[in-house]
Amino acid sequence: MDSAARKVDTVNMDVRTTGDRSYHHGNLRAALIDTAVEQARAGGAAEVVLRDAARRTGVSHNAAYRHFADRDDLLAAVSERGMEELEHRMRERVSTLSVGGPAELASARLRAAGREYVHFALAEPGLFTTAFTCARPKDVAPVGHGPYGVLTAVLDELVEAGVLPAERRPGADVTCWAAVHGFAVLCLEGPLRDLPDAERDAQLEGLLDRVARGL
Amino acid sequence: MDSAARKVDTVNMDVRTTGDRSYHHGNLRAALIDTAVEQARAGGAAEVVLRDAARRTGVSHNAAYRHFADRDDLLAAVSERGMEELEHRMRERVSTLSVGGPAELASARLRAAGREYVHFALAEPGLFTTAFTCARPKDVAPVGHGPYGVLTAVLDELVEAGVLPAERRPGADVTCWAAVHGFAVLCLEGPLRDLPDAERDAQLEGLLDRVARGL
DNA sequence: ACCCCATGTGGACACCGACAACATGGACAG
DNA sequence: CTGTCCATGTTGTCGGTGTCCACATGGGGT
Repeated sequence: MDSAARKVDTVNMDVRTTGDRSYHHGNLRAALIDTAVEQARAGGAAEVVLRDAARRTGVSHNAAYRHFADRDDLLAAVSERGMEELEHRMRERVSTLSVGGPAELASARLRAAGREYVHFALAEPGLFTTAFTCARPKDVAPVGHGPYGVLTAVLDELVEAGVLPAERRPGADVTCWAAVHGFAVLCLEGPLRDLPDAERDAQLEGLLDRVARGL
Repeated sequence: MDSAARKVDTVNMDVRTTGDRSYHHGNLRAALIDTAVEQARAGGAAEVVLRDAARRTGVSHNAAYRHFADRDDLLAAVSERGMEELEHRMRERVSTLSVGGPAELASARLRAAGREYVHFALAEPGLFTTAFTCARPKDVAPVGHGPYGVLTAVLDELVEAGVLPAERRPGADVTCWAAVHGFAVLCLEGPLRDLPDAERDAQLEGLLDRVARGL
């Protein structure tokens, strides 16, 4: 499968835009993941259907089995994509911040990271839940990468800026992540499901306050 | 369906223990929920299969459709059971606490409630995830009932005991629940999945510390 | 120029959720 | 006591899905 992934880079990418030119698609794996991501966006992991994904990609069922061992394997690829997108949005949000001194900046960044985490979950519920529910056991939390990486970086920054005492640093990441992730999940499928937007935002700000205060 | 639920109480309950006596089961709805809960315990919502549940209950497929509109309807019933069990365990844990004054007691109760929440999730991962993923939109968070009810009661107690300023009370429940729920979810399917037990417990205590401090 | 193997195809099987038509027998009216 | 009615359970069926199998194709390396 590494060879397949590498081939994706070597083969010209316009195969799909020019129409399925021939027997061999040339870029099937990526195309299937695209389709599956779209399915996940539309309705979560349950909506990701192998046969339908193949159909929409213009290829016969079973073609997918040359690129994925399982349906679960495809789901795992979707999960990876979702994680990447979440990480990307968080990095973007955090990096486009420019206020006063390093202390205020670090604090603002922590809040911004948390806010963006929740906003992504609310904006892309299907992709978000799929990302966490269907991750492969192996590539879960390769420390420093993914959303977790963004969080640890911001927290380290907070220590460097002198806002967070170094002895309080261990474990802070888990608390922050848990609070924000829990809030997102409760908003998506829990009792905070149909809270009006304004109220939800207010609750989120309150949560961010308390978490920062408790660090 | 109310009539069916009421009949469960009127009909003698030993039908299942004496063996399926005849054409009419007499207690099918409850029996099917039992079986489905067992399936959910074993492997989460994905493991809950209508036909198999009917089979194991000693009844033909389709019999379930007299008691549940859908597979989703059955899952909702399982969710309800899971919530009840979670609430029960939390209440039990919280009530069997007896330390010093009202302030210490209330604080200890908050921690105990959170700890038990996570322990339930870890002990019954399938039931826990099913309970939250498959809840009916309607009976989600009937304020005062369910796990949420236990939490609000404990927080109110904290205010009465003078530990938590009244002006900080609003929103405290959301933060507490989010933190604990998020931690549970991250332990089940997230990056904290295969953390050794001791480390996990330590992280949980740290989280409880920070949450209490931030309230 | 040739062959080989990665990639895609068509067919088959078991299983599932859902619907429809039919069977059974307990409860209740007369 | 008897006859009927309807809630409950049964068999049959349909479309859809995941997965395995044997086979077809053709581009890249010898």
